[in-house]
Amino acid sequence: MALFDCTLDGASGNARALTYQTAHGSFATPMFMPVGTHATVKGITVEQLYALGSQVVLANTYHLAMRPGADLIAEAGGIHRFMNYDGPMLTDSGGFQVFSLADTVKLADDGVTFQSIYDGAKVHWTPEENMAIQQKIGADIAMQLDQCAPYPATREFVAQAVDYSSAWAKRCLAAHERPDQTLFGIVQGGMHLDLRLESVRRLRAIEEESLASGGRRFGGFGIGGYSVGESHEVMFETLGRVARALPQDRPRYLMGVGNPTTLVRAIGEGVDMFDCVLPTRTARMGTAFSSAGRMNMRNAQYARDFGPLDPACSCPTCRDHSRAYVRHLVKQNEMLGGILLSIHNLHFLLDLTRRAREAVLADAYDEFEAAWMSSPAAQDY
RNA sequence: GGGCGUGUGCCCGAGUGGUUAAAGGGGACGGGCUGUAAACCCGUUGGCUCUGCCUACCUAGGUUCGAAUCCUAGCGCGCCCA
Repeated sequence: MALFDCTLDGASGNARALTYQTAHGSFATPMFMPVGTHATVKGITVEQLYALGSQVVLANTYHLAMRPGADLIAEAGGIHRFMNYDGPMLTDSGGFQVFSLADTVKLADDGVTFQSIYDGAKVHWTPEENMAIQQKIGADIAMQLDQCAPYPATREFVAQAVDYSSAWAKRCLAAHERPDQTLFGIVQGGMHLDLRLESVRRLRAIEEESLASGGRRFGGFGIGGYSVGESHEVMFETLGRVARALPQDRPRYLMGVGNPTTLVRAIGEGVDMFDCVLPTRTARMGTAFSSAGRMNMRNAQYARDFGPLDPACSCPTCRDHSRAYVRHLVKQNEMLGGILLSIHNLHFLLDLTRRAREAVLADAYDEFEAAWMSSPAAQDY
């Protein structure tokens, strides 16, 4: 396979199974990507990531650009060498952080100006500068700079976010040159189907124009601006139409979703990739995912429960440790509690998407989704 | 034996006449977490027949309209003297 080739291994209804080639190996979808904002999946070593079958790790441009700085990472030999991780990586552009962290964001056609949360310094990013930073960091997949509209937001605000995101998509694509890295465009448009479809149309037009002038194409497409506070039902009113409006021959990445039920349903709508802090963050805060639903391991009911977190789970935590022990660690604020739960929760989502892929390859995704939806866990997420 | 100090809710600890069922921690119990400023944040934590009442700041008694707060005695603890 050539670099960034994407093959369709199977389909079942709208659900797909892809294989995608990067400079650090291929990955197979549907797939969940653990989030490693600061060049680390909190509490998890790279050896553990390999053992879990994690395929792509996410890092964050905003945070890494502030600390330790893109130049330092480039000096270290790139993000992979820096963190001694050999698999595919993706950097989010930091667009989400710019709009969620700063209270003084100034938007202009040439980019965004915001205050760094690290030292209060005023930072100005043009799309080109953002691309330069991501190319220095050197993940296998870069994301375009975009504007993620909050929810609820006025239609005018969302429409403007589409305008900026589209304009920046064009400039990011033109500025992106690194041959061993690909760039994903990002769809915005909030909960408005027409704005969403317009956003998709513009991305495709930008790509056509780029190709016509000898430029590059997008390696895949992010679907941003969902799971920002809307109900699941509101999200699914438009998600499927949006996903299927995107090119069939490349990955569709629903950004920020890691809720098991949402993930299962989104795969059924044609989404291929996901990332979310939910499994690792909730793990550090004491929550375990399980086939029976969420478990708050702080709860007294687990104090003398010497069985595994999830009897149906094959992860190292469930193999070696009891609910009572994990609860003890969590209650004592021992760091191992968050680590063991992170391993378990990551395994839960990685395993869920692996089984989803098997179901797609067997052309039995409907059955898989129906089975999940009727399971005791489904309503709990 | 004497002197000085001290005794607060599960624990530590603030409060030295009224706005105190009693600050603040901790613990316990529960909830939240969705492109990670998060090993974090938010509740509850005397009882009841619950828009009010009862019980409560070592014990007993007293002063006062009113006491966790002042007085007396006792008990416990700490330090010092003999």
